[in-house]
Amino acid sequence: MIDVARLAGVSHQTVSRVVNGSDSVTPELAERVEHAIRQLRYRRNPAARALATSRSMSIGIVGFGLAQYGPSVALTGIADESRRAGYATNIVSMAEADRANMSRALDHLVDDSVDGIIVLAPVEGALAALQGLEMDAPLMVFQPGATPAVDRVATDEIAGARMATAHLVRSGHRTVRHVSGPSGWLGTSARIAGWAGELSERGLAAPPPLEGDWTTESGYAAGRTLAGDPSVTAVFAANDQMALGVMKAFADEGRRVPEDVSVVGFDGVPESAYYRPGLTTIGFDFAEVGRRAVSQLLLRMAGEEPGPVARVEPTFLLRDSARAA
Amino acid sequence: MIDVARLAGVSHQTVSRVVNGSDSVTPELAERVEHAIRQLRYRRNPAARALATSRSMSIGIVGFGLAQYGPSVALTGIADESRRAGYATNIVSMAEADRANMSRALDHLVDDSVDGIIVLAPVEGALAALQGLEMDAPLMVFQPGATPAVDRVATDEIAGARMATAHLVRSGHRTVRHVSGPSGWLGTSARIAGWAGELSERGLAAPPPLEGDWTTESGYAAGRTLAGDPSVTAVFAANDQMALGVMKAFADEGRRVPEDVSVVGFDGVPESAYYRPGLTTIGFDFAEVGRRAVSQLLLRMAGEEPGPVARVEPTFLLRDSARAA
DNA sequence: CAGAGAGGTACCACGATATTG
DNA sequence: ACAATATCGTGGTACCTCTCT
Repeated sequence: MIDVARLAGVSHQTVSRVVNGSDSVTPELAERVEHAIRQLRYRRNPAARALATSRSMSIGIVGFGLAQYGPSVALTGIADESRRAGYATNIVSMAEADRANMSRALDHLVDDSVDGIIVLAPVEGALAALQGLEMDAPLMVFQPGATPAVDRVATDEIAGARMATAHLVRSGHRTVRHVSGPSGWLGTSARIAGWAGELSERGLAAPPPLEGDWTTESGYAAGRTLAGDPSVTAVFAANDQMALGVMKAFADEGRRVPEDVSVVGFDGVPESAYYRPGLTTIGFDFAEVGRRAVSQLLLRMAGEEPGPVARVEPTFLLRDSARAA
Repeated sequence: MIDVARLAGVSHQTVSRVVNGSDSVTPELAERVEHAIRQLRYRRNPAARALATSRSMSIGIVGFGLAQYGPSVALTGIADESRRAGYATNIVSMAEADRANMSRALDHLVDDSVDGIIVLAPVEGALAALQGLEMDAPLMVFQPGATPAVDRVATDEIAGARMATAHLVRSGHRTVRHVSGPSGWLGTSARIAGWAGELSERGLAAPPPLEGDWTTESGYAAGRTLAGDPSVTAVFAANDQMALGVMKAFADEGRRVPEDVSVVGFDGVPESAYYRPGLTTIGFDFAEVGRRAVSQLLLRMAGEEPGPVARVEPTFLLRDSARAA
């Protein structure tokens, strides 16, 4: 910067003003400075800037299960929106979302003095780990199924699970079995709540859910169990992969989907339209989740006090895997 | 740091030595300093450190299509390995992998003065964009199908495509049709090369491939076309999603997989085992790709001159979607 | 004298280097 | 020879001052 100042024949302070777009610089001078900048291929040093302003211009992300559909798509939303605002994104991904890992991950980010943090780890353990900690940087938490709040962004998964269940019940099924996600995940309880809530509102009993672990494999296992019960005619799986496994299991047991059994999934992964049969499911715009998290975080980092973040709402995706009882 | 020094009754320089693990400090003094650090909850300021050392301790990642299976898994490998080495990861994801976006992305990372860059954008445009640019920071490029080199990490996709093709030919199929990825992608040409190479080596002609765009939808479209040709008995799709679409199309046209037509996919996504039928495919350890990229990058950043990076080799995953002609 | 445009100086929190005990 | 200190440089921004309409 000092070289630029010398070349342009001004003080380094004026260069700083030009770089930061201050308006109190003569257009003529500014042009001279900019020319010098181009000539010297000058780039300002973010470390020095961070040191002087005590803001690193970076956002930290604590991730868990980033190879999964929802989180990975949300991540691109975060990266895009951050960059638009001139912020770098600093990712830490945890192998397990327990308290120890969470606090180590946050520590790492605080060590890197990020200006704000987004937690993309929708499990109860992560939430619990956050409870104790005092953070100086503002935090946004992705919390599926939660009620809107200033410091979290939520998908309305209860509404989504209700949609799925209602669709099946309205088609004449006496009840709906549920293949849930693993306990400890926020999405798991939200989807169970929506499913059970919808059933009870319609005066139907909710049979015990079968617990899976999000993998197609676990869906398959649950499907085998369900296929052994001839009274089962409708299944709501907590994600599309498990729904795929369920359908596979029914097929292997000789029960046709959707003729004998209806299946509805959750998430709306792009492939789901091409499963056999095409999977009726509940879609969410996860990239929007990421974008909202960032914009809210930026507002809070700026010291403003924005209202709660609107929930990202589900979309009903009608395909062929469910029909009338 | 100066407060710590005061509390411990030493100079800030001694504190710096303790923090950086220098050996020339009396254990007794070091203990006193560490106690002061704990007491004041001191954390060193990375910006100041970066300014003084002129190293930011961060690795930049230029990504494209990060929501896809391969890249998203590779990303977690990168994040893990970077953190183990104490480096932060700074992600920029491009919406399009053309020259303009690539150079803007790299610019952004250089602006952030990352110490090294990993390009996770396996398209020709990205490679071309890199050609011109002079980078001061070392660069690692993920380049599917490439021969080993110091500055790139490759999956041996030619070998993978050969495996797939050979399996089908050995099962008695007279030829193998290929549903390729979109042109411009490195994986596309590598897979075409492996497929065509294997066919020609066995004295078989390679019929023109059908071009898809990685989506299940495009696989479905290609599948409809292939299903209209009764001579088609074996299809090798360039990824699992398209293979899923192909199988769906055949089913819709009343041609059974694997009885009438054999299908082999590529990538080995976890769900593929649960497609109907289970998809025979070629698996790669993409997390390992990410880890190797980081370790090689670190070596080069340290000024060493390591040898070329070994290719990540494919695994044959035998399932039910292919059988004898 | 007010206000805009420009310059001067201190400071941010470290590590490198030379120097002292 | 070795441990510890003092000083300086890193590249910016904040704040105050100065000059000139």
